[in-house]
Amino acid sequence: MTDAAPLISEKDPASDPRPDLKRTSGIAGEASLHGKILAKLRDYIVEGNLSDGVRIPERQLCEMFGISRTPLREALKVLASEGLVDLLPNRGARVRALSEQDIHDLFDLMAGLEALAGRLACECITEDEIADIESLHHEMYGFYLHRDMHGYFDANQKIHCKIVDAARNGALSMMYASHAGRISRIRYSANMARKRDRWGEAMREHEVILDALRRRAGAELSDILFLHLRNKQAAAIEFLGEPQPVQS
Amino acid sequence: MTDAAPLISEKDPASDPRPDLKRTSGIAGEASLHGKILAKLRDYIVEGNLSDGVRIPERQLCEMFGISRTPLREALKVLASEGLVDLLPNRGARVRALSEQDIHDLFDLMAGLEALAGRLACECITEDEIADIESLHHEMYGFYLHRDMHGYFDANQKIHCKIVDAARNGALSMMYASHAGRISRIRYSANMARKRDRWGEAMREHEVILDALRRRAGAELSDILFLHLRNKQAAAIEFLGEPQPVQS
DNA sequence: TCAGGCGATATTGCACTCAAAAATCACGGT
DNA sequence: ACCGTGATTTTTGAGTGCAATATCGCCTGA
Repeated sequence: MTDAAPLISEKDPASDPRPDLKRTSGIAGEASLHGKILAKLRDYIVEGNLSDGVRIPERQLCEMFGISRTPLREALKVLASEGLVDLLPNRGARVRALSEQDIHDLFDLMAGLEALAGRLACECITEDEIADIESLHHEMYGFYLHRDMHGYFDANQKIHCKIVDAARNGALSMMYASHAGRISRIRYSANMARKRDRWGEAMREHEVILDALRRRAGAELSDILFLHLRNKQAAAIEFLGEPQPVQS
Repeated sequence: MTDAAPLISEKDPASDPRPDLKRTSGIAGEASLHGKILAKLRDYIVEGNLSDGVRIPERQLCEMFGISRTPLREALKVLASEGLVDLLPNRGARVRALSEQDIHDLFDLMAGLEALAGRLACECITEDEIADIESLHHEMYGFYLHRDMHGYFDANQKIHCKIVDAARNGALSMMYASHAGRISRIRYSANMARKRDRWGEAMREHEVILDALRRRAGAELSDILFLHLRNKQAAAIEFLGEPQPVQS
């Protein structure tokens, strides 16, 4: 077992000295210890370093992060409220195992959020923002042609994020971000589904999305985005059903 | 420690003002102390017992609930992640003041969630569930005719909850519940807007909603529900703009 | 008189500690 | 040999204490 715990980076010099009464996106976790732990632990779980359903002794996590149990427990409570871990009374925390149903639900929810984002974005998006998205779209098309999966995925994510940003809705952005992290791993694999033509389909869908966005056709864009995510969902679930190399 | 702390009522079977919104699973807060505090504090804030932006000393809350700071702080962290309070580093917790923009955003988000619920519900709702909703609809119409605001609001909430339930999406239900609590106070006032005909409008919209639901017209229902909530939003914001009795 | 620095006080953040519950293990009975 | 019961150990839940930081009032000087 590791004795020292230099996992905590000590100080952020740019840690927002006086964030007046500004909306600090909910929890003010950027500076305090429990906030850093929260972020670390969330990443740790999202990245899949802890197997599903396995019990996580607090002591072990404490040593791992080099802190005492108090801030860790606070972070765990938050993660539980976010749905990343299950907290059983007197029986500790386990990373929540995502059933196929859960994944299905989460994708549907993301589809709904993106549909909403599209609808709202149409109401207030600027020409510049559209131009931004168009440029990302072409970039993504380039990655598609070169079969650069990573670049494609990255550009794709950026486009969807831009649409959410364009909706100018803080509550939506926050919720979208929190759930995007949760399923990003799975979402990535959607494009790797055995049926390779899914990639081409996605590109075509993006063309339609862009078109609807240009025309500010809110309801229409909403529908398209929903179906786009639904197709991603189908591909992801299909991929998860396939036998894949087990990790570690 | 304090000898008597009767502020915590151990078990109130009938103290749940929102019976159908109770599916806040994820955190196992029903049994442990911090869970009870979390629920109590959330209700306390949602009910508006603490003025916006006012600093809440932990000590005071501890005495109020008769507990020590540790579980209280855990509850505060969760509430912060839910967006009900702001947690400023070393400067304590304040109940988050909802700006008009925030309210606007939250209503839009709820509109998106309900739109999603409608769309999903159309895919899998049973005849029985539709019959349920129809019966609630008629009940609500009765309240409308008798100008029974409270009954109307209650039936209205139940209908929307039933639609969300019919979507059979746990993640959606959870998120809907958590945000419904946050804006329920404001949502209630939407029907009290000076323009009294809003009530009649809402009834007519509900007719259309029911019709689309019967036909399982997902995309259509999605649109209608979105606009329905948008109208509620407009009424609520309008009402909030009117002079109202200042709280305490 | 007002601005700015300084100290006292209060409050927060985190670690530590203790009690209670669960999990594990051992032992004895059938 | 297997299962049930009880003791031990481990782990969680919660209270308390201490250091660090912010808040507030006071004092000094221009």
